[in-house]
Amino acid sequence: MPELPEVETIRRSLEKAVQGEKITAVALRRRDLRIPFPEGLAAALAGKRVMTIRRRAKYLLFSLEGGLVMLLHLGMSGRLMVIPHDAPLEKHDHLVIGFTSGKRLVFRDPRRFGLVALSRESELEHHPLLAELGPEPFSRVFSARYLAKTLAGRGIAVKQALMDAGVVAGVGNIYACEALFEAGMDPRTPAAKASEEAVALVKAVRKVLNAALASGGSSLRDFFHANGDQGYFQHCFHVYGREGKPCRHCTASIRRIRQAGRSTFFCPRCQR
DNA sequence: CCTTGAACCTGCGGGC
DNA sequence: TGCCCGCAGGTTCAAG
Repeated sequence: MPELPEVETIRRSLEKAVQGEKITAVALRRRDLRIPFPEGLAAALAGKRVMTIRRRAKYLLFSLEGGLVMLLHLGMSGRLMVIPHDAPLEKHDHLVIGFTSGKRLVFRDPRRFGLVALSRESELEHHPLLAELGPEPFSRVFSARYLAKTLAGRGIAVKQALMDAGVVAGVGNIYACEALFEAGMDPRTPAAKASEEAVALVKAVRKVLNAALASGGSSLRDFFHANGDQGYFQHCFHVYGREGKPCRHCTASIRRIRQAGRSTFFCPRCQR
């Protein structure tokens, strides 16, 4: 899955493609994702117009006519594509939403870690999937003061803290690694210690996310823009996926370690 | 409370 | 060519 920059890029693309479109047909081709599609999803969507498409953390929020919101998460391998009505579907195209214009929005997710949920607009902020999320990284709430307070007294590594959606929303494995490189901080640093560098961490998180947004969401193997084109070009990562390669800054060999079951990449010389 | 690890899935690339 | 292994963008839940 995409992290925040990729989801935001998809959101912008979808906004152009389907905002204001009216839904005519909904096909659930397979509903047993890890979290199954909600009962009555097709009926809830049919006939409604898509009013706005927002993002919270890595969730896309489709506001529909009548005060209903569809929450969609892409999981690890999810993709959204807008295709013509006669374009062929593939094996893992689980949800297909047809519009009066003839466009179809397709949710494809081989690993089925993605999910769709429904909420009343009025209850959205209390929806269980959203209620416990931390602040958006570009919001004023995500301040150095907030981060210092949140990290203080915690024993986990700073890398895991940055990936904790309750600490800050939208930062996943790639951008946690990249932000720590940007901040010059060893990913194994205890969160409590890292809280002393909260100013630098906030700046670093925002900088790497901004850079990825500017390049149109980055560059994962199966990330596509919503129009179905292969929408990425090689976003220049400093450490992620570069084990054994020279650090772009100091030429030391990039290391890979495992933290909480996830790969962490870092420069042993630049990050202390 | 906090932290860790397993679980949920499929597909792909590398090594043999 | 084919098989087996490890690995992949995330989140949740149980257990320590």
